[in-house]
Amino acid sequence: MEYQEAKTKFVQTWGALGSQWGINKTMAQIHAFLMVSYEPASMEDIMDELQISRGNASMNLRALMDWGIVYKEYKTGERREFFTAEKDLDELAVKIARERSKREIKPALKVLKEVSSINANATAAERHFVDQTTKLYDFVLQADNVLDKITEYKDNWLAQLLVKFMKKP
Amino acid sequence: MEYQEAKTKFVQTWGALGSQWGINKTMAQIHAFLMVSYEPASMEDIMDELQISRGNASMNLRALMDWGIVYKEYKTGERREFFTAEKDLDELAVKIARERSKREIKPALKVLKEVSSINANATAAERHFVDQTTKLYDFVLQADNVLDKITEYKDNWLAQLLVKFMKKP
DNA sequence: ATAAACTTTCATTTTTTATTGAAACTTCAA
DNA sequence: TTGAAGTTTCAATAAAAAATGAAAGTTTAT
Repeated sequence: MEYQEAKTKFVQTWGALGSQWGINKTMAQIHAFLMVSYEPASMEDIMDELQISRGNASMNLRALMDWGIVYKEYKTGERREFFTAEKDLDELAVKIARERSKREIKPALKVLKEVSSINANATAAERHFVDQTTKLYDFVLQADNVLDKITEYKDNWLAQLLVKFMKKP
Repeated sequence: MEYQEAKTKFVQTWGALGSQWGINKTMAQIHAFLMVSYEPASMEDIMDELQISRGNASMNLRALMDWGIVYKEYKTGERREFFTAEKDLDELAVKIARERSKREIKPALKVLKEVSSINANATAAERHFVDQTTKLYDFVLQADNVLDKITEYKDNWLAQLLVKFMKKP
């Protein structure tokens, strides 16, 4: 396999992985492309490489910048905007974790709290509902706290975590 | 809010959360419904509660059983099949982690290994590609190993993890 | 062996999500 | 201030994913 083929394969695979985890395929592909681009890429570059429209490129670049994992760059003497991806993987993971927590987990927690706080213990079914949703709330809250902790460590949290887990408790 | 309303809200929220993470909405809803059901539910129960067709219910129950997080039950003297969800949250997390690793991460790792192993270091761009994909391979491999470790601990891995993270390194 | 009770399958339809592309907008240089 | 070079927006369209429902398939009791 030579370079171009490998690059395409990588971009496609990263796109597929993204969409399995609820991230728009093109968004993941653009990110993949920028991750392995040696130099900042223009919108044209991206459109050409991924065979997508200008609108699509624009919207997904905007989304990636909202996530804080792609940056705009300006080259002196160039009118066009260029883009680069966050290439530090720890930093990348932290930012993704932070955004998903904010956008998805926090709102879900709010609802879990609400529904687990209802006043209903007349029947066994009602008690079971409150019990289960309370447990779920605690669990998700704890998982979310772990994400928060991860964002505090930043550098090499994953390696640290692995080491800690390797040690028998 | 009373019981029925809370139950519906919970099921809807869990469904939405699922689809944001790449899990079919109905699949997540069925799981949510079974999680808070005090008694095993029949396919009819599920169809009624979620207002879905028989085919949809059948296919998603099958998928949930493939994931190992929903079980069939038989009641003596009853012809129909009944279903229950895995209710232990640690066990649930372990099974989801295991399946996603097997289905999505392992195949992605294989591709990452392939593309990072190409013989291409003629240009700076090529060297950058190999370097980045190699780093990504290592990172994803390590993350996947953490998932594996989690599945070994089973009981309360999350609480343990939180404790370990709370301690300054 | 039959048929009622129930489940599964899958071609078709519906719904949801993503993409396009052209018009509107912005910025900069002359 | 004009227009060229570039970017963004969003209504319309296309693509992908999910849901339906009826026919085929199973299972069990008689």
